[in-house]
Amino acid sequence: MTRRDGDNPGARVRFAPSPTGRLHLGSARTALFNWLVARGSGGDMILRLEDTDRERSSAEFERDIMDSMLWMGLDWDEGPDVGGEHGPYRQSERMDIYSGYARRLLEEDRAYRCYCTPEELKERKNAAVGEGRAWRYDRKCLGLTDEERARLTAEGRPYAIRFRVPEGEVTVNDMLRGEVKVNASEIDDFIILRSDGRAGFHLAVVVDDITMEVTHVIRGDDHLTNAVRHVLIFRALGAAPPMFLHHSLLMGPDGAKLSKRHGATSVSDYREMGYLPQALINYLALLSWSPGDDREIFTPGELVEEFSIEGVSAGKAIFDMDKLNWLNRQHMKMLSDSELTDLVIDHLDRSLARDKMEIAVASVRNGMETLADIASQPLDIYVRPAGELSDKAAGELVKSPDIEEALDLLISTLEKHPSNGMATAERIVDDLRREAAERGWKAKTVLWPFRLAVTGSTVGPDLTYLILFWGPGGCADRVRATKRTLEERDE
RNA sequence: GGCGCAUUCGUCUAGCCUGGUCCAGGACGCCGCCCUCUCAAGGCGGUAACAGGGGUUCAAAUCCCCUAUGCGCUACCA
Repeated sequence: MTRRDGDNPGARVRFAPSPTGRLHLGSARTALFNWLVARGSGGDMILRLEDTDRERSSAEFERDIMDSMLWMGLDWDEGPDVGGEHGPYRQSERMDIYSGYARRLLEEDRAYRCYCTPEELKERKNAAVGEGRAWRYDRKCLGLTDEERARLTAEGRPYAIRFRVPEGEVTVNDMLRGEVKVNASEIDDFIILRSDGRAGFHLAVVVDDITMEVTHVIRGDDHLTNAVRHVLIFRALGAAPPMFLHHSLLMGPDGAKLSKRHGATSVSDYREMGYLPQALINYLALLSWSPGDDREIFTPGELVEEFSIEGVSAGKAIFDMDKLNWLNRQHMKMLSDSELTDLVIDHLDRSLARDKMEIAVASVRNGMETLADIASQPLDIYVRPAGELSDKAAGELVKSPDIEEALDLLISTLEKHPSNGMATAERIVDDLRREAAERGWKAKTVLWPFRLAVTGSTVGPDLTYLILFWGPGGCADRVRATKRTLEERDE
């Protein structure tokens, strides 16, 4: 197996969501890519909460993010709950670290105090835009003299700290997109420390990535331009930038960024809708990634084994529910009857014995695309009293050709097979076909009444499962009960 | 507006780096057929794409340039 940069042994990666909402599918995809690289390289996965926006962050969302990740099997080696040597792992708890770095940049003249108020800024910006000029911070406070600065400080005016963007070209080395070059003059002097002393996003990210010894930054394409600012800070701090990988964003069917108006967007939504975590992961991985051949179905373990950064494509990724559904079905097929039963047991009739439950589940499983589909399966037939018929079933029975003889044939054939099992069940159905043929009947003449008489319903699973569930004798009894019901109706 | 990224069937993609084996392969969806006691599932087949224009070359989906379109960034949000 060849190793490439992205698969360096010991890659330290981080997933850094801000807990301002439930774990979004797009974020989950980012987390997945990070996790695959960490696990595939024997490295470390770091979970870092970017909760500097105190108003929008909440503990509830933190919980949802971690629960969702764990549900998907995306675990981490360092994080707010498990700790680690590079903590704390909540940015809100790292504020003094950031201000220390900000002060250092200030002392080294790579940053400067800015006393402009948001109102003044807005005013100047509007003026510029009004004249059709592109607005970029005008560096008003960069030109302040020491006296002016002293006066402003004496007045008690709050100040923010801005990064002084140097001149020259900046290169972001991206594993997916190659060398992205941007002229620093395109970037304005952004704020690294707010006037209330809290770090801005850019400073916090870079300081964290340095101090947490992150080797690979894998995140969404929306950060590609931000990476230019980050490289600038890395340089100013004398640190080597990590490897970057900016993957495409997850879009909705209309090509716009996947959002609430497209319907369900959070991992927990999909969990509730009955999707299997391994199917979700498989699907998310397949969006943008291909093993290079025609394989599409992967277990989480296979994904870790097969995933490689060079198999990731740079283009857009549109979420397609149809394909997710198909994959979910494929992954459900890999489950045993017993495993599947465990997953849907809450929807099953408690009066059923475990072995009966498994037969019932086995009989309807191919009608399911998600676990939630269990609710719409015709399981009621298994708890319906013998001889009870739906109106539709009764109607079908009455108009069925040679019905009397057919029902008797059913009973006699069933009773020829005292033992139970799938092989017996299949044999019984074969016998019925043969008997029907010998009488010059279509198979339907006897098989259709079989279903109707045994289940009292026109819809239900394959006949073999009915035999398996009630046994040949039990089925014969139910046919008899139906005969009685029909006779009573005649009277 | 400026800057950046992207562009192969409706969707996800293989192929592109190392031009010819590609009148472009696979999958989902869709359509049809088969199977069939119901509903499905399954099997088989079909539909459908190199964004446009210029180059380079004997030869371009593959290399270069331009245009178009989409997305992103351009906050004391992250």
